[in-house]
Amino acid sequence: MEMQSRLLDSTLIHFVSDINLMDFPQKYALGAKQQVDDNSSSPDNQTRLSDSPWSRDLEDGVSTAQHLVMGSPKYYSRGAHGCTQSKRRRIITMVQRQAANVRERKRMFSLNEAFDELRRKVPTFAYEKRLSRIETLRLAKVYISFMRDLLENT
DNA sequence: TAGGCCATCTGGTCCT
DNA sequence: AGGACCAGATGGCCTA
Repeated sequence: MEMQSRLLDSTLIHFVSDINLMDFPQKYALGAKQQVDDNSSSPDNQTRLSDSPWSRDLEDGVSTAQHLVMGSPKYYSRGAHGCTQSKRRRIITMVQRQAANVRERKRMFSLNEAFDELRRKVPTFAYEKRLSRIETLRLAKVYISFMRDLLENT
């Protein structure tokens, strides 16, 4: 049992090293700086993620929108220039547009939370900065293949 | 300064 | 009708 976990540990280290060389060239292999861990309070990450971006809009954005909608401005869904009407034209108010923006920010926020969760699951090895989203996906893919191979060969 | 990454806005489409 | 999801556009920040 302990033997197995030790084996797994060392294999993982090799795995991460391999990934390091394969997918993340010298850019991340420098190792001089401390890794920006997802759990740590990376200013970059934290400010971005915990800023509750939508609350801002709920507070001032919508109120501005409400202000703007007093004049009954309408958004036409096609061609911002609003001249030609397509059959599926959807008319929305400023308030609705603002609300949609807030929902979209919430959606992207939860997407980023999921990415952060995934970052914590895949092994990283002294990268100097946090994995980008595309790097996270690629690493996760390789990691899953690696683990599957490991299971099949034991 | 160019390129990568990301947040945000926006309109289109699909689904309930 | 309205929300969820998606993709394109845009602008800001950071790094080599």
